[in-house]
Amino acid sequence: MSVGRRAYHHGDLRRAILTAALDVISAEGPSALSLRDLARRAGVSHAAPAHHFKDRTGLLTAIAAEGYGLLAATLTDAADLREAGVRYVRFAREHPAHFQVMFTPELLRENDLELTTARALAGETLRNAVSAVPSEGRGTDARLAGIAAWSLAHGFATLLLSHNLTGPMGDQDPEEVFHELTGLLFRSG
Amino acid sequence: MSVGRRAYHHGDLRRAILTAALDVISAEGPSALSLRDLARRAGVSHAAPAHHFKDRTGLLTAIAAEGYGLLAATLTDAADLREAGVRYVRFAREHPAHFQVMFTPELLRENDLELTTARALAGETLRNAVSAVPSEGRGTDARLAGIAAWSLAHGFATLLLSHNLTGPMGDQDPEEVFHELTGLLFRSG
DNA sequence: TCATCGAACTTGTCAATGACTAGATTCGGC
DNA sequence: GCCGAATCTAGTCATTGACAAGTTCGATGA
Repeated sequence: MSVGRRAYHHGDLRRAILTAALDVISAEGPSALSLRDLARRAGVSHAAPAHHFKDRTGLLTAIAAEGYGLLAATLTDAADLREAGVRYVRFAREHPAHFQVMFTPELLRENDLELTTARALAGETLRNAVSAVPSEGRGTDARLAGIAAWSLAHGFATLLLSHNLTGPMGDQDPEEVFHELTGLLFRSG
Repeated sequence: MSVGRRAYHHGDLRRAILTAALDVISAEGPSALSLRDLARRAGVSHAAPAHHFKDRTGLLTAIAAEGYGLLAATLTDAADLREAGVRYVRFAREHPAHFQVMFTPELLRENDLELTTARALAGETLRNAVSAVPSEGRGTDARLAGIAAWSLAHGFATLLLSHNLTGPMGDQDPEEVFHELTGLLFRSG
């Protein structure tokens, strides 16, 4: 199966479709996604993507599952909750398409096995990070601190991706700004 | 022009379409929105909505503009940044469709006049709230506190709407939980 | 009263899309 | 070199968004 052009078998059509889909989503959002357009980009027939992903929802579900896998890998062995937050924001910036799809449930097949397992894994790494609350003398509720940290990181990432922080932040490095934010949340006072 | 059924003129088709659209978006997200479906629900021809909103993007832009107007009204004369945050979360829960569309820029006509003016107004009320940082002795950067508060509120609201907090929160009242979160961010320590 | 003009709505049409079916080609194991 | 299964193609149908042209209504003014 030479990789040369115009083979009947693409070689790695699944990956090619996924990559093209991520490009489109990053640039124009999930609503601009068209299976036929992706097929054209990959140089295959209009029904070829369906073989790998079943339908549009299947493609988006695969993207979300992949995203949760990537997020879990990103979050493993983060030193503490604060660093986990920084990594969370970095993940959103480096994988904006995954991030956006992961948190748009109405686009996904929620009972998909790959999705649920990947999400469960990511949730576990997230919980591990929460259990390692940064040093602060007082007994803050760990559960509450976890929700706070997740909300702060998720909100910051979301506002960043929707271009709502370019005004107030100017040209500062987002990760640096976010690190300062965690300082407000986790100060030892 | 009696309101009786089957008049040639609907009476308030624009509002009817908007309301139906908000229903659909709340239940199935913006991607499930179909102009023809909205027309059917309103009992008018398939091209009637276009007369009021030009196209799908126009409808969504109108929803976003209305959302910014509602948000501005919600945020005016909030006592301090903390209360503004609580109101922000409440707005997201009471107007989930507006909220979702407002922060999905790729669905909107960004240069639309109504949208930009409504957004500017909401931004101003938001800035007013930020300038009223709750009492905390130390000189925290107001700009940073504003970003933190917005991120926290926006993240909490987003995770809430995407059903990602039902696990950790149980059946607690979301607003109460969020109020506790602001306590972590704005403590006087 | 009535002509008129614009707004609101309808009807018809076209290209594009998602989903489905049946069939062709190729790969890998034996 | 044979065969089953995976991969991809080709064709079709219902639905949709967008557009064009025509119809109905109602408010305004003479």
